[in-house]
Amino acid sequence: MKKELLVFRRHLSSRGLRDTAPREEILRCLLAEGGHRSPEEIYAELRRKKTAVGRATVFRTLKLLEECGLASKVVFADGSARYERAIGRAHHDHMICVDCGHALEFESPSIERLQNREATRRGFRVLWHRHELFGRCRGCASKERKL
Amino acid sequence: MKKELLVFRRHLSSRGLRDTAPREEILRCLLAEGGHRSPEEIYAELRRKKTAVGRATVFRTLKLLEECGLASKVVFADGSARYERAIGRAHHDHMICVDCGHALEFESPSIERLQNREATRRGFRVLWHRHELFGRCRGCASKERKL
DNA sequence: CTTTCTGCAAACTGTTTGCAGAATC
DNA sequence: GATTCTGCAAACAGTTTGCAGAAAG
Repeated sequence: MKKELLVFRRHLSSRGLRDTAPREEILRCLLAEGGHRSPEEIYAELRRKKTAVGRATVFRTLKLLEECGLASKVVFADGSARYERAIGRAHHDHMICVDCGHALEFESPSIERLQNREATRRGFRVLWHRHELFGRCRGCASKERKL
Repeated sequence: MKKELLVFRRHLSSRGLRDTAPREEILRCLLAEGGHRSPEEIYAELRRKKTAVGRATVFRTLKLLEECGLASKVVFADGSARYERAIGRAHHDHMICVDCGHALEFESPSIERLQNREATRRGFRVLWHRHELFGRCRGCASKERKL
């Protein structure tokens, strides 16, 4: 939290951008609970508190945070965008529950090795990737079974 | 092509839906060249020909085709939706070129095995998945190198 | 002839942009 | 004080919906 704030401030001042309250609020909101939240959720959450910011500022700030590597954007299968904190974290992919919407994270070096082999075979140079499993998490699967 | 038309007609009549010229045009357009096209591209393509259809009809028909398993929707990382023909094809994933936008297909049983193992370990039941690599295809990568 | 379909335009959602006033440096 | 930022509202792209007239069965 402290570290992220410093990174953010450094990024801003190094480009002649300004360190403002709305920007820091949005960063704080993204870091809290570490979930995957949509711009609209962040907007609503800040609106509920006294810290009301505009929707546009949320979008503009998320873009900024993405640029300096503090946040990363994840587009789910339905096309909805989510952001998650990104600093100091290894690359990971997601298992998304179609019932509760929760996203589990997973990471597999062997899968990445295989995927890169497939790419090389086709002369394709991978810049980044996304691997998402859709289904039911443990909790929702057992609820389902009881119906 | 013949086969798909029959599947489509059977699907329509079995549900009391009607077999119409716009619907068949859209199916024909999707099957041609087998690419990954957006609703807007299909709309524009049919509009250029004498077979002008409305945008809404394109969306409605693509949904129909998805329901009967003739088409499948692929949402790319930028959130744009594409449709591809789906009948008689094994599951596959995509490598998407960030320069030319072309999507190569790949398929890897070993990756799927590993991914299912990761899911099982977490009590997650996979319904479907999406695995996309973003980067440069052979052609665009070599152009890049010359700059 | 009844029911479903079509095309249009209007509505809607998520995101971006233009601008006058507010805040930072 | 000059420049950047904010919030709002308007603009925008992609998609959905309501409706009167057209077409299918």
